[in-house]
Amino acid sequence: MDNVKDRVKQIFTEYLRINKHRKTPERFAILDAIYSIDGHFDIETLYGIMLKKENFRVSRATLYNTIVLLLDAKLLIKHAFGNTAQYEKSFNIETHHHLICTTCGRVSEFQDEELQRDITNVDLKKFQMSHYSLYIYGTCGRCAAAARRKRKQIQEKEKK
Amino acid sequence: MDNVKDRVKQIFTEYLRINKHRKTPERFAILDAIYSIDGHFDIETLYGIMLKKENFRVSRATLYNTIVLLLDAKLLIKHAFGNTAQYEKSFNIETHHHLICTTCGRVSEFQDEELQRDITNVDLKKFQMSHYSLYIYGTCGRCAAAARRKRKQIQEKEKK
DNA sequence: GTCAGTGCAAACTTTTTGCAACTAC
DNA sequence: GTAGTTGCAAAAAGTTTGCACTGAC
Repeated sequence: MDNVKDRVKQIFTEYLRINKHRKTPERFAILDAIYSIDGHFDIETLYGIMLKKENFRVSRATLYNTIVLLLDAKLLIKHAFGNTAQYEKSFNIETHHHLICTTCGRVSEFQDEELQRDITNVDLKKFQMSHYSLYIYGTCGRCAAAARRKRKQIQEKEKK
Repeated sequence: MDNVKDRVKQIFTEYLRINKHRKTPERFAILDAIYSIDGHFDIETLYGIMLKKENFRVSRATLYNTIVLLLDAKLLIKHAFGNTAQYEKSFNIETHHHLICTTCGRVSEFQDEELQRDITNVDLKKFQMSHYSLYIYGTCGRCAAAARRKRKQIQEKEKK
């Protein structure tokens, strides 16, 4: 499925042409790196991946610069859970929703086509939707189980 | 409708009691300030409001500390659009959804009970939802109109 | 009286910016 | 050749932390 990488490269090239930006090797290396990552990543992670996997050294400043372009080109989505901005490739990716555990902080994803349809079909009057993010906060199964165990322990202690 | 402020004060008092935290004047002043703000705010704005409106001087550190408690007590919701964390009172507030214009950055809100029902009824297996945030990105009516005007101008220039 | 909580300043983290060097065009 | 880009380092912005002092209990 590497034609995804080819497709996004095409789209980005076109975007750069139209907006009169230069086609620098840094930009394409960053795009390529991003499209080899599954799921979310922050700048620091991307920086590390570029170094290791792509064997391409770019400065953080260039990462930030390029990310602005990719966001604008709709090839990247920016999330904002936690303190650091999280990014995620967006081309050819199924829209998914996020579950964020407020206890352990873990973020997982789920898909629900019906929900997706409900959201994209909402009447927003003059507002033109380009994309959306749904974050559901709560307690994940693991943390709920841990909390139950803890409660049980306390109860048993009180019995003694 | 100032019984909202009284109610949240009660809830917070109870929360502090159960969790063995002290009932300091700072904490209640912050709670009061937050519940006089409509819509979103960040720490800096809250800091300013405390100074002016409530005439109560607290350090930023205390704001951050107290906000953790209020989040835990479910009296406050944390949002994350833009760079800075945004907060919003949550008690007795209708769940609403957010429209974020990617051109001008303005954030507006809308309600849709059916959509709200659709989201809260999704089957999340073992995950227990406490609340959710829906952010819809796109172009607001104003910016779309501005873009149309601009496009028209360019076209007319090309005719000459 | 004790210790949680506060204010302050320093530290830390993430992101932005200014500037000299570089290179795509 | 030149203007857009890059890398670096410094600065800015937002948040956290350490510590001495204060005040809720």
